[in-house]
Amino acid sequence: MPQSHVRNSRGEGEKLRALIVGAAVALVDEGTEAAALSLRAIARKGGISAPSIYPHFASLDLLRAAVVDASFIELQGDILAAQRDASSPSDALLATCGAYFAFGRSHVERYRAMFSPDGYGPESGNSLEFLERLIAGCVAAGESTSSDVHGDAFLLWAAMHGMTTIPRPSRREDWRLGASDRDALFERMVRRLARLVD
Amino acid sequence: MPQSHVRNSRGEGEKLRALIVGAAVALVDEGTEAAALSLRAIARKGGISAPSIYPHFASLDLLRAAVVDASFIELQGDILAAQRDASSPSDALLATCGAYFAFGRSHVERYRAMFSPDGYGPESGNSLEFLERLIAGCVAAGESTSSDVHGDAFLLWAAMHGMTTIPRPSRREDWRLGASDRDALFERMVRRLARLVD
DNA sequence: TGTACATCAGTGAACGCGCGTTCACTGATGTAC
DNA sequence: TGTACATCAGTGAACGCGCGTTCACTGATGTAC
Repeated sequence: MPQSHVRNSRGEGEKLRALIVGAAVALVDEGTEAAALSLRAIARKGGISAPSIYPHFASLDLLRAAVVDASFIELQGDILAAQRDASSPSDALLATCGAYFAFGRSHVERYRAMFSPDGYGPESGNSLEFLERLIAGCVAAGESTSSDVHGDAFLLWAAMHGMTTIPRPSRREDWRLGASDRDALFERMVRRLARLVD
Repeated sequence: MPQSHVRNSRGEGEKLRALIVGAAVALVDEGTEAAALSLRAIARKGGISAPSIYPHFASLDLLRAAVVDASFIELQGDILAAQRDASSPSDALLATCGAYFAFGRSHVERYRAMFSPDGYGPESGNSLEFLERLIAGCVAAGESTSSDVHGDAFLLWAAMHGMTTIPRPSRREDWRLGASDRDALFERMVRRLARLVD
């Protein structure tokens, strides 16, 4: 949407808010660092004028926060969808972690914005408790031998975060792991840190 | 060094190069994101004029690269120092990982710059082979049961990266892990992913 | 031993740019009488 | 049913700022004669 914008009807001014967030999300997904987002670039992307953002977001930071919030909601949706088909507690854990990993890998800059010290969303504390409950479920079902669910949940989250954000080691040919290798390694890591049996 | 700079003597112009890199490193260690570094801010920090940077760095990107290079050298020094006292292969591995973690935790923004997709230093491929050799040493000494040293080295590196960069989950009181907890968890993670015995 | 000169190590002023933000405005549309 | 008016949904021009970069310069110092 590079050019000009058809004015919304009376009472539909809130639609512009969604358009603005969408334009910002699109910019970040195209590679713009969240810290480098500018009002003017977002306005250009959305086909609107820069000042028209102000009625909806009093500052650029609030707009950035809206991008992060929308992304947490999207991630949560992905995770819930992935869990639907799970047939056991360990299946549910693996599906959750896989969805988390896939989200981060397909939305690199947005993921970074969500989990950077600045753009920290309200959901991330919950994510940890979420993981903890999943591992506890595995333990209860005899599918995990974890003796410190609390600590292991943190370990698992931190390790997933690393796997998600680490750039591929591109310098040496033999370290070019294919996407499937990476997925297999990721599952191995989850199993080992959550102490899944098998 | 906020104010003006005493001119170097003839033949000592190269000293300014070190001063510039030092000023840039100081800014990043004070919290400036590497992407947000500016020539003028670096010049102010170094007490010099902005144009005087050009004879030493043709562009801001080359200066950023110099910051990353200097940081990799510093990290390597820390790691070598930590390894000196190691009395066994697994000790060496733990010391190496501990030094890596400590460096990243004390120089948050610099670590991010070193391992972000952009500011990728020449040493990071080596780091991986380095880890691989350490784990292989543990296997040879019967201190690790790893059956895929290559993959486990990657897992370990990725997980360490996550542990190093993840913001603390500050929202819920019960997730406020103290520094010592975090160190203990970190060692647990290394032991588990490198399949150390004991 | 003097002195003219080249070179070195920088500086200060100025340029054009994109930015956040403010301000006065425009034109369509629903509403009161 | 008409019409004046308030409100809504934005726009365009302008401001001051910090930035990267260029340019002509300055003043100290080593060197050739």
